[in-house]
Amino acid sequence: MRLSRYFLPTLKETPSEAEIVSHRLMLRAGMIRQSSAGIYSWLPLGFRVLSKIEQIVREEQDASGAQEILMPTIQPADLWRESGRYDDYGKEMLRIRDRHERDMLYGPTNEEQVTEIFRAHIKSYRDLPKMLYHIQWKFRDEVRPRFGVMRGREFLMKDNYSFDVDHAGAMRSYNKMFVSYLRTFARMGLKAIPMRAETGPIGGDTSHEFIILAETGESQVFCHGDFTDFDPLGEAVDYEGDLQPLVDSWTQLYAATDDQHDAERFARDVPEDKQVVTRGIEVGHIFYFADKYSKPLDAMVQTHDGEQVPVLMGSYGIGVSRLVGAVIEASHDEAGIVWPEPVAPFQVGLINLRTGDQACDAACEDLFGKLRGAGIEVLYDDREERAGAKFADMDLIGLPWQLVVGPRGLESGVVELKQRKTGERAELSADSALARLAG
RNA sequence: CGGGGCGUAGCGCAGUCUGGUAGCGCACCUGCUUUGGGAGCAGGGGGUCGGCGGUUCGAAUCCGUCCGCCCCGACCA
Repeated sequence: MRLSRYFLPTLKETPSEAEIVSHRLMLRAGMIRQSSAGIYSWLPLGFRVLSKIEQIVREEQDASGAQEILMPTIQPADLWRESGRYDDYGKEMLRIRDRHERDMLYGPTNEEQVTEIFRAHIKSYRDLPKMLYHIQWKFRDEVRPRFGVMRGREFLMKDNYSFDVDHAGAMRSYNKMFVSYLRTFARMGLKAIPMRAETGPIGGDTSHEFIILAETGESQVFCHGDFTDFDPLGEAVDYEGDLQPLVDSWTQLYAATDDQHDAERFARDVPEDKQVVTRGIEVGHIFYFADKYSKPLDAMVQTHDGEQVPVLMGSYGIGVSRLVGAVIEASHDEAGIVWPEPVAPFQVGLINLRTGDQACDAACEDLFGKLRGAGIEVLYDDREERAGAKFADMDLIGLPWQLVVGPRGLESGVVELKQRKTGERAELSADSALARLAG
């Protein structure tokens, strides 16, 4: 992509409404545009990141054996009357009436909808287990939306629903998601720690929140320092095998958000030099709630013994749009965003320091073509801007690599390769720069 | 939902108290000079001053009302 043609409205000044760093940087980097409180348009750069994150989530869901579907954003109220949540959910649920005066709602979540799909088609334990997920926009009419996409009213969420005939099977499904989440967040360059959690309006008795450690996070968290050494991507996972030991290894050490925090236990169970007190962002939440929805919605399956039992369910959410903000909270510096490679909107920013100079233009065009030919996503800054402005913009949008081409270097046959994260620079020939980036 | 604040150009703001032809910086357009970390000069474009109503010869400014947005707290992927 040529920057001269790209829609990238970066800002030098910070819009006054933005309080936290990810919100400021997303606005300054031209990633989003606010439509109304808690509702945003995603501009090209932001949309690329959102799509990358969505794709990682999708791949890890698929790997765990879940199947992707797509349910509507608008749901009939009657379904929610069946579960009893139409009245319970309160003002957070956006209620709509269609032209026939039928009560509808913009879905804040999809337990009812997916249970209705399940009950219509699945009647036997032989068809279980099943995990169905979708990645769809949700709307929750929060009292106070804030922090940009970190707590919007409209947000993109991955929600998965598991269906099992017995408790042991349901725990296997729960564990699959538990492990899948660890891998999902790790692939984005995030250290997410599972913490025991309250179940809230979803209900149920088994639940974990996945919390990213970030200085600028929303809530205070307490955990054992050894979590930082854990590597969820260290070995391949067999989702059909026994995941319990792996789950146990992640749940034995102390980890709690402030509302679940037990200061005495923390002091007793965690050695002082291992006590980590920092802030965190909730990016995922998994629940096991058994027959809370299947019972009222009459989603029954027949067991091996011919008995009719309500199917046992869990639900598993990842805040996809929130993750964009969360990654920035976890990875930025004074100059701007520092994207982890897997979620970066482009891998390389190619900077032409002297657009209009024949040698620079030719060298850049050559590199641009070769990089794209090698399948590398590259944003080529071919604008008629001064070097300083180009450096500043490139640092702001945080692409992992900057390939800098200027007249001075070309004279001695070199270009400069800079790593955004470390600031490390290397002068090398165009060919070895290419080799380095393609490798 | 309680408390506070703010709506003036794409962004950041002044002007409001004390009514009198709507301003500044950045961004944008044109030209020239510049060119390795957000250039300089000259010229230029862009505003129903959040909406509606009122007071007044005259309202961004005073009064009323509605709307929107942000921040702090209680709640949430």
